[in-house]
Amino acid sequence: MKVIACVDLDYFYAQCEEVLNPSIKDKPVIVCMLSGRGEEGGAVATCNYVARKYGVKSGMAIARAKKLLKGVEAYFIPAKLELYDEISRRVMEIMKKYADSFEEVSVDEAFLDITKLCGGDFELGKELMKKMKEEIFEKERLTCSVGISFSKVIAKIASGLNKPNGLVVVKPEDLEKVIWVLPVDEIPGIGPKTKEVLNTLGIYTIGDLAKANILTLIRVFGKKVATYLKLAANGEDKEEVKPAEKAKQYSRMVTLKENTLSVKEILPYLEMLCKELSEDLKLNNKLAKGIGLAAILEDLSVISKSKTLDQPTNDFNKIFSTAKALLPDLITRSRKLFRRISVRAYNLVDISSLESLERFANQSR
DNA sequence: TCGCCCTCCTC
DNA sequence: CCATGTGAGGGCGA
Repeated sequence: MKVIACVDLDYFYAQCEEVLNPSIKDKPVIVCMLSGRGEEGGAVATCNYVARKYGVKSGMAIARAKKLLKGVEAYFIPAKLELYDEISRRVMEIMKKYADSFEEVSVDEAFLDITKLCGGDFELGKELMKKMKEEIFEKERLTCSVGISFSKVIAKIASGLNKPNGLVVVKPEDLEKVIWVLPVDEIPGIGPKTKEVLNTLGIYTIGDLAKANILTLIRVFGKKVATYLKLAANGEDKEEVKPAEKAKQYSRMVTLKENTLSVKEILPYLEMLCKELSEDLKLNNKLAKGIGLAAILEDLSVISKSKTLDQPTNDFNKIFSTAKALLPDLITRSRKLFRRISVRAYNLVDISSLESLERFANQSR
């Protein structure tokens, strides 16, 4: 049986800020993504547990967080994404030493297959992860929450059971007692919509889901999702811990200074996004065969339009002219003003593989 | 297969 | 009366 750990750095951005300035630790710390709309336009990226006591949450409008913290000494800090990336990179290097195989999921989360390192013994696995937590804290002053179990999905759920600074082991014999009692939306991939549908089927806990009729699930969710749900609830996902695959798309998004439907006002934003996207592609040695444009409207609904190109490209002018050509149709279709706009590059191909193809073509001539 | 929409994922 | 930014993946109609 495998032994897999899921490691989640606690309230990551905000904890980085605490490390940077330990004197703020006992006060609410809120890391903000600013939109440029006025002083407080934007959302909460994450916040420390002191702020959470006041009801502040990820995704919340900054203005609302400020209301909740009125009269309280609190620290609202604009996100320093490059700094968090750098800290994350260093922590990941430490974690790798404690794993047979390693999978970085995001800036603050990773899976570790530790089966061989602990000889398949959950208790030894726990000791190993305890050591790793200590080293991360010694070197970076950061805490994390770790879940250990026999599959990725259960390790992930376990990591959330004792936050922050937790270390939870779920052995196979603990599955029913510890996991099946939890609500279904503790399973990654089950959000508000899926939970609502499951509830109408009388399925409330992960245990309910584990025992649910697979044919009913297939009828409601389709085969792919139904199979995942059923396996996940039983902790039987066969997912390997392996290096993350390369991105399949890149996108850039911006909030407009003011809601508008005017091409003239939108174009400068579009140009900037296409410029950034072109840079992203070049940095990663990629060409895109597809370019997409999406508008987020006043009511936060989304409309989009995309186009497949004849030739894959990373050229700014080509990307910009394609995006520009998609814009009028979006504007015509929209009955509401645009609030945000995004450009996406997809159907990516490696430049290196393309070059070897060209060499091959040239040689054969 | 393409294009569009929906759902979810965190921070 | 306010709601960021990035990316994955599925369903579905044409």
